[in-house]
Amino acid sequence: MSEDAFLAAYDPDAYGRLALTVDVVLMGIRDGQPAVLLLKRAEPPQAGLRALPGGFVGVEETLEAAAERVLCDKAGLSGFHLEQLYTFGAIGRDPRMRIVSVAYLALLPEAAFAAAQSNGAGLLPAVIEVPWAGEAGGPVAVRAPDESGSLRLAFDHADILALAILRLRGKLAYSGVGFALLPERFTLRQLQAVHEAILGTPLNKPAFRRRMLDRGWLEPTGEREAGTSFRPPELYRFRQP
Amino acid sequence: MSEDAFLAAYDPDAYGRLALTVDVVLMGIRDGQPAVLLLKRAEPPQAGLRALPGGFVGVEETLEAAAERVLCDKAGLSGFHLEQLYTFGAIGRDPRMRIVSVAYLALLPEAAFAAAQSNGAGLLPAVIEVPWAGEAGGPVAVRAPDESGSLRLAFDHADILALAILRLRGKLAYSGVGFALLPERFTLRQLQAVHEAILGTPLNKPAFRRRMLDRGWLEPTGEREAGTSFRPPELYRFRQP
DNA sequence: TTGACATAGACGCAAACTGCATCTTAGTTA
DNA sequence: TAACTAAGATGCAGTTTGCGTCTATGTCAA
Repeated sequence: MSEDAFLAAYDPDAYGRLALTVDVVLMGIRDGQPAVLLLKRAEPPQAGLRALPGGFVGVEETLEAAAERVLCDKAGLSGFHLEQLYTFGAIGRDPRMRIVSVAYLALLPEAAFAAAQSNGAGLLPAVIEVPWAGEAGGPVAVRAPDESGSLRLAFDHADILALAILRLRGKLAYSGVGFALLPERFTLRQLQAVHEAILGTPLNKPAFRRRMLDRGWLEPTGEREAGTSFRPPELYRFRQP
Repeated sequence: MSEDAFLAAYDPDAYGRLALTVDVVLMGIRDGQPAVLLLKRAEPPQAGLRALPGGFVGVEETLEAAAERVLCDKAGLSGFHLEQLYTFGAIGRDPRMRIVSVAYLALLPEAAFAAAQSNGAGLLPAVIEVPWAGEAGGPVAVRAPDESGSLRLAFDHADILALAILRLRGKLAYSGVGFALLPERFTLRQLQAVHEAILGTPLNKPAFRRRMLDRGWLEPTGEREAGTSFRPPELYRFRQP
């Protein structure tokens, strides 16, 4: 049957139902490591496990709008970097019903990441530990700050997190995505710390400075960071190229 | 309302309905340019316009399986490179109803690209003309081979095509994706032609040879291409690293 | 049989990029 | 005012890349 013939005769009730949701990875940097905000599941299935905040996609709502709504409802935030990651549609990924989920990645500067924890929706920070180098890929571990054991994630949310790291690492070199994790004005050292956290590897300072300054994305503000007990670093601004 | 409470009380009939489809970009190289296989829409809406082949996602079917099904039903092919591109969910993208579509990219070697045209499902080849350099992005034009005017694409399928080109260009340098457009055994010149077609720019021959050979992906077969009227080039095989 | 021809494939060099050790600068603090 | 600390600059060597050119190896026609 052609797609058109199918659609003309489309009777939703004649078919099993399929639900569409968005899951949002709320990512930030904490203690020099990538971190994510998770909810502790209160009810079965997978009660007690950590899960990404998510929500159903409304019939009159775009995917992006649904992700923004989750960001707003669960974290009390809006206006931050939000990009689509991937769509997960394995059959048994949610035991309750067939749920296809579009994963989004939100990038939060440190202040927003901290603010989201106190906005009352119960978001808890967890550090992402990436056991592989470069863009090799594979499972990632998640643990609560100041605890040793790793947390278990509900459903296929560990896969979503791994993909978020993979995507970030890949885009870091050629896109301005790293700036989304920094406040409006920042020092080169802060920028380097963000890159090191995402890549999971230390970087060479002079080479990093040179690369960033040569790229033309950085606009010196003329101001310097206050409150240091040493030579105060220049503050830069991200200038969309 | 929490996600769980929502789900517990979930009554599909109480909400408007939302359909999930896959659309597949069947891409190949034709005359040194990226090309795609399209269907000519027979019925309204957008009758006469070209559209990507697609289909509804079954309730007991993964997204990947749905894309493979489309590849098989519409092109009579299977076993080729297939990757998820992006999920399109704008409100008015299909005038009939709310349809969210997961776009997939299939890469076909020249022989498979040609075979798909004669498999009876009415797929017509069209050349993709990319008016922007690098990964700038923007709309792309599509025209039938040996015709001058450009074809109009149905729905948001032009956006999907543009994204396919963008994704391919981005992945070409660091992944083995280019080999999916070549037969099992190929010459370095053929490989270079594929890269040039995707990138839309000529490449330097010695530099390209060096890069490819140094990467360790190429295994010499010891055989040489027959039927040339000049020095026969060595045939290589792609060796997954 | 042999020389023209066309493309494969190798070589050499210069420019650009990257990593790295080290040096200088500009603040605070004792 | 001298010690201290991190910012920021400099110089150099190893690597990668672009590119012109040279050699190799097949076919084909005289």
